[in-house]
Amino acid sequence: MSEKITIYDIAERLNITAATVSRALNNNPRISASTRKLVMETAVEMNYKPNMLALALKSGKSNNVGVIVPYIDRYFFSSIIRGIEEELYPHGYHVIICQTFEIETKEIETINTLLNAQVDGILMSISKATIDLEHFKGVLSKNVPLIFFDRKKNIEGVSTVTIDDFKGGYEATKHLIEQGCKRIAHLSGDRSLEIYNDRFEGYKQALKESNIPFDERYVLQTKSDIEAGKKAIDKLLKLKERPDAVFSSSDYIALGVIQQLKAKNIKVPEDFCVVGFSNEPFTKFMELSITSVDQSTLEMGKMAAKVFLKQAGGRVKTDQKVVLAPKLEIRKSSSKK
Amino acid sequence: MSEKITIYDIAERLNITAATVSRALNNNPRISASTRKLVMETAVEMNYKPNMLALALKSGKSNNVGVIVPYIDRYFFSSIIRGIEEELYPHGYHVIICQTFEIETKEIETINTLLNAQVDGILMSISKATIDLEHFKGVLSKNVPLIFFDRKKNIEGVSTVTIDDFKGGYEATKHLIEQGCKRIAHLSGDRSLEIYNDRFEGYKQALKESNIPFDERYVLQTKSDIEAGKKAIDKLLKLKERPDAVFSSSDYIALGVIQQLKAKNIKVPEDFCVVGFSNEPFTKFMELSITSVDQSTLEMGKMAAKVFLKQAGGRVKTDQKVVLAPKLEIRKSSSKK
DNA sequence: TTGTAAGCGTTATCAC
DNA sequence: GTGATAACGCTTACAA
Repeated sequence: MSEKITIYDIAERLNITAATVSRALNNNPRISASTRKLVMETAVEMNYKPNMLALALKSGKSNNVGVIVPYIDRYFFSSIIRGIEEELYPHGYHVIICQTFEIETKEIETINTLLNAQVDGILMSISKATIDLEHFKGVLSKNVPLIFFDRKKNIEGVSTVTIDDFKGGYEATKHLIEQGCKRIAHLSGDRSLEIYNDRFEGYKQALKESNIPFDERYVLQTKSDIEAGKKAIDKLLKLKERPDAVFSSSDYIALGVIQQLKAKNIKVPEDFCVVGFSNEPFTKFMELSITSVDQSTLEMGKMAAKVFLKQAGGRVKTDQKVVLAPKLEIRKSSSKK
Repeated sequence: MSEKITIYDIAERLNITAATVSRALNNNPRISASTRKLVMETAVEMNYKPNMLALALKSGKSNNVGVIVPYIDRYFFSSIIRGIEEELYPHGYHVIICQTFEIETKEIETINTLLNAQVDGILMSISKATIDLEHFKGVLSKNVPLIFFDRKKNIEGVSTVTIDDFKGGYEATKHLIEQGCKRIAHLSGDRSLEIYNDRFEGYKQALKESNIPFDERYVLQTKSDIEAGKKAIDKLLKLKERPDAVFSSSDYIALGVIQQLKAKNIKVPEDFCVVGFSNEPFTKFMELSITSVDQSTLEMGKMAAKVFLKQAGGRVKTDQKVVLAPKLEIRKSSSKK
């Protein structure tokens, strides 16, 4: 039932004013050592805790940052958030999480309520459905640091922390070529998202360097789930010149592909190699573990947080573009020898 | 660069006072329709957004709730958080997430900073390491609703949302008995946590009902990861009377068990059945899919949020204890026929 | 070194 | 129906 005690309560007890208490508590230089000591002790004794809301109103800083992701229960996102939280907590920031469910209107609305709540920054991965970019301008015009992680759109003033998706696609494809695969298909999400397009470009580059002709029929854009993977591989297998490998921009697609291949008695990796993307936990648990491109999500989260801290600290005025290196985790689904 | 505009700006523009603007905006009955209309329109035109921090300071309500979990990147927790967020967002609450990493001091500290931040409630799963319960009293004494999900300690005034762990353990074990298993081992986490103890009690009850003698050598307490599972099964296999099944209180332990059994050429499920707990996503993706007890995490999160809303709305004064039903998902690792 | 008073953006309690 | 004014808890010129 403990009543909230304020600096006024301390002041009253000591027969001084709240201002003095405030100064003592904040280590203001011009205050006598004796009163400071007295105030400090009394504060502890009375179990004083500063009201952060009052502080926030006064300073305009809420010490909260908003983190927006499509779904929080996807490992990819939750591990990034873990990184953000780990990095920001020691600096006194709290992390507010919001989900867009890949809906643009939800994204816009969420950004607005976060802005109303006076967050000190917004770290987010934009929704797949987002086309209009006006709402981001709104954030910038309020001088609230805006940082995109993973899914990026090029907007002046917005910092980004991404992995080198081109390189990820390139290395995955090159690996398949090295395994002796000749007709490598590529399954990607909607390529209007930069990440998917970059992986696609990396894929093409790898083919080109090895003088393997690019064949459009081997490239499909689909949803990023198991069912979509199954459907896609069905389609590919109907081609007269069947592919002998798939580089997928999603681990779920890769899993669907593998399950379907198994159902059709096509041996992985002997007759068909598969590489996914994201290094979701399940890829390494599978009996037939799945080769995948790791996106170092924890680090991505920490880096996004660091970028925010720099901007919030005013140490940097311009936006920053951080690109992390992807790491190919080679596992059974693509290891022939 | 847009300056923040307040009700004073609107008032000035319309030559009325801020109080009137406030009333108009809040649909206060005693205000003329005309001024209300005027104020509303001007607010939109000037793009007025209320400052939630000011509101929060005034009302003492931050419209934030704190959610504390050991790790946010475990699917079990992230999906609960998803449920909480989905339920609370429409009610205007934001979700602040914090991690304890299973460290008691971190838990205490986190609760305190959350309390300082004036959260309107705390929803949490307590750390495994937590022994002392004093910090929870602190929350209650401030009249901040406190809700435990999954991991519970019995504290007066604290609401809990859990699944019926006893029933989960009971059904898992009964299922194994029905599969013809005779010597069922049980691997659990530290049973000083109620959830683990309840599952253990359910296990014993199922054995008892089927007149299978309880054998202490078949019960081990371990960490909840793959390596621990491997070690545990190694130990069990050294017994003269080897078990022919394992009910594990963790999917990761179950996975370790299965991997090790495979390494030793013991066939699952033909010669050895395995059941896990939590229904982690990977359990159904495996080629040898794992039978597991689903804890309906999304629902658990939503329910925790609902309990909070009831308490926050003052509709309920006493604590609530909600128990959800577990659901056994039978898969290959335990399906003999 | 300390006290006084204004202000952060609202809402609520009086008056008129 | 609308206007003053105080209050939420804190910081910070400006005085003293």
